[in-house]
This record gives sequence, C-alpha cells and structure tokens, in this order.
Amino acid sequence: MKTDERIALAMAELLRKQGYGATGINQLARAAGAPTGSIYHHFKGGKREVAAAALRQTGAAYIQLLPLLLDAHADLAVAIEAAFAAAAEDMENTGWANMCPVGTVTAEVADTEPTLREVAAEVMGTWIDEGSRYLTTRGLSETDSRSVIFAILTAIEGAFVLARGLRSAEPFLAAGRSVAAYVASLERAERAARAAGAPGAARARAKA
Amino acid sequence: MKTDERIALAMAELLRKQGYGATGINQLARAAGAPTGSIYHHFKGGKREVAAAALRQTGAAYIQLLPLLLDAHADLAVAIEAAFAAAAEDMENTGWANMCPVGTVTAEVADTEPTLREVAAEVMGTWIDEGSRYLTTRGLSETDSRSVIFAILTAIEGAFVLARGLRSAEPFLAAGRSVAAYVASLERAERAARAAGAPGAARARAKA
DNA sequence: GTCTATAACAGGATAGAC
DNA sequence: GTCTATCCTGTTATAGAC
Repeated sequence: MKTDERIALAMAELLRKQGYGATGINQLARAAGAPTGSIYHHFKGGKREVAAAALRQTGAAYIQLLPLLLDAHADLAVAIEAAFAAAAEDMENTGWANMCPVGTVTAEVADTEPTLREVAAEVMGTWIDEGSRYLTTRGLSETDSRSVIFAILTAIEGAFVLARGLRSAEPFLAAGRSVAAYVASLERAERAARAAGAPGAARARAKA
Repeated sequence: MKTDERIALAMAELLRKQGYGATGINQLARAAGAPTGSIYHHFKGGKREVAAAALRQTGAAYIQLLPLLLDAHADLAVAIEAAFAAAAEDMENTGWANMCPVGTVTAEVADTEPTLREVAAEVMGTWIDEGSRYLTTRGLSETDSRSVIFAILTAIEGAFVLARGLRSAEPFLAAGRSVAAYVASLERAERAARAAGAPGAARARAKA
C-alpha cells in the first residue's frame, strides 16, 4: 500500500475513535508507520488535508455498504431493521468505538474548520444521492426515497452517539425499529394509492 | 449570577459550538468574563470538571423541553413532528450552531475522556427515564415508551449532525416525519389490541 | 475570592541532510 | 521520497500578589 494511502487510512481510524482535535500529527505518524515529514510531503495542507482525504475515502466506502446490507432481505423494512442490528453488533464487538468519522468530525469542527465542514457536506450529499437512488430501486417513490434516506442517516448517526455514550446496543435496535416502521407505513400508503387511484401516481400522502 | 455558574454556562455555549478539544481555558475565561485563575479556584479539576458541570447543567435543561414542546398538541405523532420542525427553525436561526453539547462531546471524547463519557451516559440516562415516563402519560405502553424515547433521541442527535454539516433543515424535517410515523403505527397497534383482545393488555406486537 | 505572570509542556509545522 | 532535529506558538495549570 502506498504511503499516502496508509496515512489517510490511519487518519480515518484515529478520527473515528478520537475525533479531530485529539488526533495529533505525531500520533498519526506513528500509526501510519511514517515519519512526521512524510505527512507534509504527501499532504501539503497538513493535518487538515489528511483529514479531508480520510473523510472522502471512508465516506465513499460507507455508502457502498447500504445496498450490500439491504439487498439481503426482500422486505425493505425487515432489511433495514436487520442492518441496524448488524451495526449494533459490529459496534459492540469493537468496544463501542465510533464507526463513522464523518459524523464525529462534523459535530466537532463544523464551526471551526470551514473546509472540513464542506468536505463533510460533500460526502453526506453523495450518501443522500446514492442512497435515495438505491431506495427507488426497492420500490419507493422519489420523494419517499429522499425522506427515507434522511431518516436512515439521521437515525444511524444519532445511534452512534447514544450507543457510544451509553455503551449499549439499545439505541441501534430502537432506531432500527423506528425507521423500519416508517418505511412499512410508506409502503402501505403507496400500495393503497396504487390499488385505489390512478396507476403510476402516488397522490395520496401517508397520513395514517 | 455567581461566577461558577457563569463559567459553566460559558463552557456549555462553547462546547456546543466548538466541541471539547477546540475550547481552551483562556477562551473560556474570556467568554465567562473571569480570569484564568478563577476557573481553577472554582473547579479544581480544571477544564474537565468545568465540562462535566456544563453537560449536567444543559442536560437537565434540555429534557424539560420535551413535555413543554409535546404538550402543545393532543395528537402525539403530530406533536413530535412539530417539535422537530421547531428545532430545525431554532437551529437555522442560530446559524446551524449545534444545540446539544452532550451529543457533540460524547462523539468527540467517548474514548479519550472516561469521566466525561460517564457524565454523558448519566445525562442520557435521565433523558431516557424522564422521557419515557412522560410518554407513558401520553398513552404509550412502557415498552413502547422506551422504544420511542430512544427513537426520538437518536433522530434528534443524528439530525443535529446532518443539519450542521449540510446547513439544511431537511434532516430535521425528515427525521420528524419518520419518528411521527413510527409513533402513529404503535398507537394504531395498541388501539387494535385493546379493541380485539383482553382489556389492559397490549399483547399483540406491532408487525404491520 | 480575584486577578497576573509565568512555569512546564505539547501541538503543528518546517528545514534540510540523506 | 524518507527521515531527524528544531522552531514557534499554543496549551493547561500554578504560584502568589492583592
């Protein structure tokens, strides 16, 4: 593996465990098995630029998990609940280390590091775009898909925070149940609209 | 206002905007209108102890908002969706500054500051206890109440992160819709169980 | 209790030999 | 491209006058 890739990867690992402020250049150098100077050789912008690369890299990797996890079940609601349970298990197995550097860093430096905030926004944007595109392939309308991907992302990021603080899987399990129920209610509404009304139109909004 | 209260309050304000690592003692002293030495006079434990006090203080204040906001509507699902919309508006008006130091600090230092993590867990614990107790007064069963308060808290904390990164109210609005739909589906299930089965028992679980 | 000055140290970043 | 030594600025924390 190339040196710059090793550095960015090590940064991602440190970011998700410690956040941006607590991660030092020397610690990063040790973790990446490279001397301090090499970091500045590969990343002229220093710590900030390494962090940006790490966010982009892990952001791209994470969104690929969505179809991978959700394709496992034919019923979308069931698939979502299972995915949250899987995330909970993963997190418990890693000692409640956070699994999403993007969320951690965003919360931490959104008001103090403008460029990192922009990188985070860019990453989140791709999550929303690719995620909602996937959800339409699972039968949701476009507006519902956008709503649901936001529901999933907010629930996951929030579950990370609660689970990390409480050292408990319960936030993930509850959040998964909640989002799954939301999706089930949307599917019910869309089915009802298709059965009752004009074909190809989802005019009746989910109210009950 | 007493000096130590001013210091803790200023710390809470800085924590929610900047996080723990980026907040320095000198900056805190300036913000609180007190010299550096006074901080150590009132908080022997230094920065860490001030942060702990700030988390406890704001944590207690925040959970009081829940009944205040949700009592506004007779329909619980409607109340929840409205509360998320209100939070979105508040956040937009403050320039997307985070509104929850507990979440920010937890994500940031859960693995590096054990005592602060414990304080955060304690605060979240009171949120869950008091929140679920309130929800039972709104007619939810005890197990459903616990599920719903987790759903609300994870959705809110996650929405903070996404909204802060994207500088958009959409995460809050979508998260609110999702949790509201979840609550509506639970209420529907409990009503059906009461109508069909034994009185006072919610044996039928929400499946559809 | 309030404030100032400073100690003791760690941080990010750089220069320049190899 | 790799590594070492070092600069400079910031930090937390303290000592001690008022």
